[in-house]
Amino acid sequence: MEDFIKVMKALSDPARVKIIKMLQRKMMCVCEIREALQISQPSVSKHMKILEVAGLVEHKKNGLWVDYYLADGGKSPYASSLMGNLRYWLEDESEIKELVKKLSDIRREEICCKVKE
Amino acid sequence: MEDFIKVMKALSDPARVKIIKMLQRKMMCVCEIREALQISQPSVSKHMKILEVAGLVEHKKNGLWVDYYLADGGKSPYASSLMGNLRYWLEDESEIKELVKKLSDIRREEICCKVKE
DNA sequence: TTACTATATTCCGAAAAAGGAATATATATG
DNA sequence: CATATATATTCCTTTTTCGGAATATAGTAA
Repeated sequence: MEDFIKVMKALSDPARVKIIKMLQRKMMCVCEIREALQISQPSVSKHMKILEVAGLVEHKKNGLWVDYYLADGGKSPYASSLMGNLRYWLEDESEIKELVKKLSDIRREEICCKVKE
Repeated sequence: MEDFIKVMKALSDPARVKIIKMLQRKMMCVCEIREALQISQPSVSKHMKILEVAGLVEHKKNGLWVDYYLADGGKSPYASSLMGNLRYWLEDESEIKELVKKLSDIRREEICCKVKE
């Protein structure tokens, strides 16, 4: 029950759903997600933790960056099933389509190293 | 997106998930649900409203009683899909099994009219 | 009509969630 | 070593959610 609730709660927030929809396109680091959603870095980190604990995403360290990507689903059958549905759910939402459109313009090399101006 | 979030939020609460699992067995009125979960009547009514707005349950008036039952799913594809999965998800949870076991002993005629003692 | 009962709604207070600023941590580089 | 940067964590405030008591509403019966 607890695992199920965790997955539902993780997917109860628009920002987290958007993150999932972006990760369906490509692996992303925190600063790329931050740029795409226009929210603070700590907020992104916290969202990623919630998604990871629920079994929806995983991460791999890559130098200073932390790459997040969709989990393979072995961890939670609930997560796995929802992730399957989410591959086509919400694809037609204009909000999502515009977000995805922005994705190709976001490259970490052009964003992260400029944070300090 | 909003409809999707509504379904996820509706299923993010243990009490509401339990209600769904009970309604898989039989149609229930508010006082029966109240008795099964041991929570207040207003709390049940509020949970039912959240479930109904999300497209997960429907209701029909039956005298003084209001019977709640699982929605057919035509209202929300998200609700419909989740409800399909929930027919077998959580079936093995001891918490759910015990709740279901209590169900056969709960009959509205024996409960509702005794509220006032 | 009045009285009764099942349910819904309102109105709180408590608990949880969300967001950002500040801070800590980890890794890379000189 | 010191410095810089990407991310995580802590702390605090605001917002949302949850629960129940009190109240309102709707249907039944006399």
